[in-house]
Amino acid sequence: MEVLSEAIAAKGLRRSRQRDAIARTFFVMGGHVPVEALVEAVRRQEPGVSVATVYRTMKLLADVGLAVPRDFGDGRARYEAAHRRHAHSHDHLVCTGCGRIAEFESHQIEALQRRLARRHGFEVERRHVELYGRCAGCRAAGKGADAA
Amino acid sequence: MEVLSEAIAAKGLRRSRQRDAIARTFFVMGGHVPVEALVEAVRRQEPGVSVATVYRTMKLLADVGLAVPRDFGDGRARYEAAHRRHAHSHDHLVCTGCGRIAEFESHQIEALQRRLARRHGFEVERRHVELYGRCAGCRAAGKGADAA
DNA sequence: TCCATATTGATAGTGATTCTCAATAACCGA
DNA sequence: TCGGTTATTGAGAATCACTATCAATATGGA
Repeated sequence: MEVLSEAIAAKGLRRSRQRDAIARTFFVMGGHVPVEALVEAVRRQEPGVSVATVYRTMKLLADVGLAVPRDFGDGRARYEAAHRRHAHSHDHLVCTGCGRIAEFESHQIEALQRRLARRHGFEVERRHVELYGRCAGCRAAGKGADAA
Repeated sequence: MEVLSEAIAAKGLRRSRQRDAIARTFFVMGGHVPVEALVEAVRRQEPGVSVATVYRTMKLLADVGLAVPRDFGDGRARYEAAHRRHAHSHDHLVCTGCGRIAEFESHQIEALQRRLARRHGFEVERRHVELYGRCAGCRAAGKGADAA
């Protein structure tokens, strides 16, 4: 939150009740927050907040580096707090049954990818890695390969 | 194209001038074709084809396994012919400067991912891997990290 | 050729996100 | 503390890509 104030000040922007509420709620929620869910949560604190403001604020947090946009292919934007756990990027496992998300990190994979990219002349700036599959629970529940 | 006829027949579906034109055009175009571009190209052959039909046909090709949907995060769907090059999945390098796309494949990376997924109880069904960065050309052109 | 029905095209509808713009509220200085 | 400049907000319209609807049409087998 302090980083946010500083970033806002540094850009000649202003704080606001809404902005604070959105950021605070977002960081408290944790995980991979769909904007829609964030709107709902924020409104429990600040009833009038509009979706536009939430979208705007999350984009701001992303610009400042405090949030990372995630896209799990279901058509709605999610954000994840940037400080969580590792300094480096981590990849995601998305359960196609229950939607549960697990994270993992592998310097080895990253190194391999970087190397292969270089071989094609590319310098990697951003990675987008998700593996979709069934978590243990859903497999145990006997849900077929396509949801029951 | 033969595979397509068979698949269509096997499903009790019918061929049509539009379907043929769309499939043929798609395979001729090659690469990672945005639906929008495909519509344009097809209409040079069959002027009246509607976007709905193109979307429907591409979904059909995907169902049948002849096309693979790709999502490069720019909000429009692309399809890639499934037969191209490798039998297995390949990953993509997307240049943030010129949009050029390179492909690479690494059994080692796939194996590592599968192993890490298992460690979290996941069984991988589908992978979604793109690396965004600058290709050699764009870096040489001195375009800064954010397009000039 | 005829018919049952798969397919199509035009368009309305969706769902998520962004834009517009007048009203409001933050910050800064006096 | 008060004011003024101007960033921010909220409501709803607008976009954008894609899907559903449905009457008209075309396909493939009998």
